[in-house]
Amino acid sequence: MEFDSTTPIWLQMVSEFTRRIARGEWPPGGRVASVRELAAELGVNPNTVQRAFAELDRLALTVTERTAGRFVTTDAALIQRVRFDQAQDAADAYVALASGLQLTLDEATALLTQRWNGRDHDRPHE
Amino acid sequence: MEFDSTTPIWLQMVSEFTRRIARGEWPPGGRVASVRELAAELGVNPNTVQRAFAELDRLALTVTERTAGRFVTTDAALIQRVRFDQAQDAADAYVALASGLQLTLDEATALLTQRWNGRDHDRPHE
Amino acid sequence: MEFDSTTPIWLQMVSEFTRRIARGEWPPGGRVASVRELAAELGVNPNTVQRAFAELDRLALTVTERTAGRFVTTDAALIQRVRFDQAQDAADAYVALASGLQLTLDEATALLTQRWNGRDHDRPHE
Amino acid sequence: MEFDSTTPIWLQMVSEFTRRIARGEWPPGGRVASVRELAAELGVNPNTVQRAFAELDRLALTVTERTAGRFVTTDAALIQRVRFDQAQDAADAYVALASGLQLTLDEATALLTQRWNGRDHDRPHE
DNA sequence: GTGGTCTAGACCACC
DNA sequence: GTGGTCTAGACCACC
Repeated sequence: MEFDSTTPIWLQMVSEFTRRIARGEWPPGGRVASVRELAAELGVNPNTVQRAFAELDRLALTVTERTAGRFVTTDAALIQRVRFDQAQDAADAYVALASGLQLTLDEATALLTQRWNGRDHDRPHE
Repeated sequence: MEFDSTTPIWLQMVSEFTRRIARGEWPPGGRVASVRELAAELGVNPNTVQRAFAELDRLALTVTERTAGRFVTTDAALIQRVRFDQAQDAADAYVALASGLQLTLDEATALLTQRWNGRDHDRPHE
Repeated sequence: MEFDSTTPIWLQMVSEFTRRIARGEWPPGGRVASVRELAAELGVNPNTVQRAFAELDRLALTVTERTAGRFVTTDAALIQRVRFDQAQDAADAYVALASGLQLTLDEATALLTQRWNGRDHDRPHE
Repeated sequence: MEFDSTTPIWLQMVSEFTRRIARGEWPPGGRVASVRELAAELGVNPNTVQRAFAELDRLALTVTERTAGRFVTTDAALIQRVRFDQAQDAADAYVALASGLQLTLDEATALLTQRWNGRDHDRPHE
C-alpha cells in the first residue's frame, strides 16, 4: 500500500481497510493483523495505525477484544451496506467521467459491457 | 487544478489538458492560453507548462503557429480517438472496482443506470 | 466495587458500607461478613477493611461482639438518619447539576417525575 | 480541572468541555482557548487536548476554522439537546440513588424542592 | 503477547 | 500565531 501526501495517512488507511472488508479480502469475523504488525508492514508508526482502527471501530466495521486482538465485524448487513456504498462511489465516478466526455447512457453502458467481457482475467503481474 | 506529489507535474498537466480537449472544454481549433498565463494561473513554473505542451504538440493534440500562438487540433478523428481512450480508461476503472466488489455485470449496469439518471444535472461546479 | 485512586480506599469503603446499610442491603441486626472474607472479595488488604469498620463502629452503624462477629446496628433512628443524609446528598447533587444547567425547579421536578416513572424496574444488575 | 486515573484523560476532557457548553460557560459562537493554551493550563500534552477536540468537532459541538481557531457551535438546537441529555443523566442519577434508598417519588420530589430552595446561592469559596 | 493512552517534539499548511 | 499529523518511545491493563 502506497500513500499519497495530500491526505492524512490514517484516513487513507481507513479507506483502504474499508475497501478490503467490502471486497471480502478481510473476511467477516476474521482476525486482522495486530497494530504493531501492520505498522511494521506499512512502514508507519503504530499510533497511526491505531488511529485508523479507532475510526473503523467507531464505524463498527471492526471490533476489539482487549487481549485477543481485533476482528472484522460479522454484521453481514453492515458489510453489505459498505460494499454498496463503495460500488455507488465507483459508479458515480464513471458517470462523472463518461458524461463529461459527452457519452450517452447507452454508449456508457455499451462500453461497460465491452470492457467487462474483454477484461484481463489473469493479469500477468503487479 | 491540484497536483499529487507522486507523479511529475508536467505529466499530470498533460492528462488534464488532454481531458479538457476530449471533453470539448478546449474546443477544436480554439486558441490555448499562453504558457505564461497558464503558469501563473496554475502556480507553476512556465517551463513545466512548456514541457506539457511539448508533449501535446508531439501527440498532435495542439499545434503551434510561430507568431499566432498555440491552438487545439482540428483533427476530429484524433480528438474522437482521445475521447474514446479516456472513456475506455473510465470504464476500465469502474470494471475493476465493481468486479473487485463481486458485482455481476448486470448489477454494475443497473447501478450505472440508476446513478446516471439520478445525478446532479446542474452541480454548481468546483 | 471499584475504587478511584484519589481518595483513601478505606474511606471509599466507609461510604459504600454506609450506603448498603442505608439501602437495607445490609439489614438491621444482620451479621456482616468477616474482615477476611470482605478483604478477599474486594481484593484489598484486611487492614484496610478493618480500618473502614473501625470508623463504622465509631459511627455506631456497626457493633462488634467479641466472639460472635460484627453486626449492623438495630438502632432504627440512626439508620433512618443515615438514610436521610444519603438522600440529601443525592438531592443536593441533582440540584447543583440541574441549576447549573439553568433549569428551573419546575423543570427539574418534571424531569425527575418523568425519569422516575420511565425507569428500568428490573435491571439485570451489573 | 482534575482527572481521575480510571478514565482516559481525553474522554474526561470531552465530558468536561461538553458540560461547559451545556452550562453556557462556553457561550455559543465563542472562541475556545487554543489547543496549546488549554494544554498548558490543564497540564497535559497538546495532543491529548487535540484528541478531545477531535471528538467535540465530530459531535459538531465545536467547529474549527483552520487558522482562526476553534469555536463553540452556534447551533442552538444542538446545544439544547446536549443540555437536555446532561439534565437527564443528572435526574437518572438522583432517581437511582433515591429509589435505592427506598424513597417514594413524592419523598424524592419533596426533598428536591426543599434542597433547591435552601441551597447556597453564594457559596463562600472553591 | 494484545490494544490503549500519553508525552515530547518535529513538521506541515494556512494567515 | 492557528489547527493537524506523525513519529518515537514509554507505560498501562489484561491474558
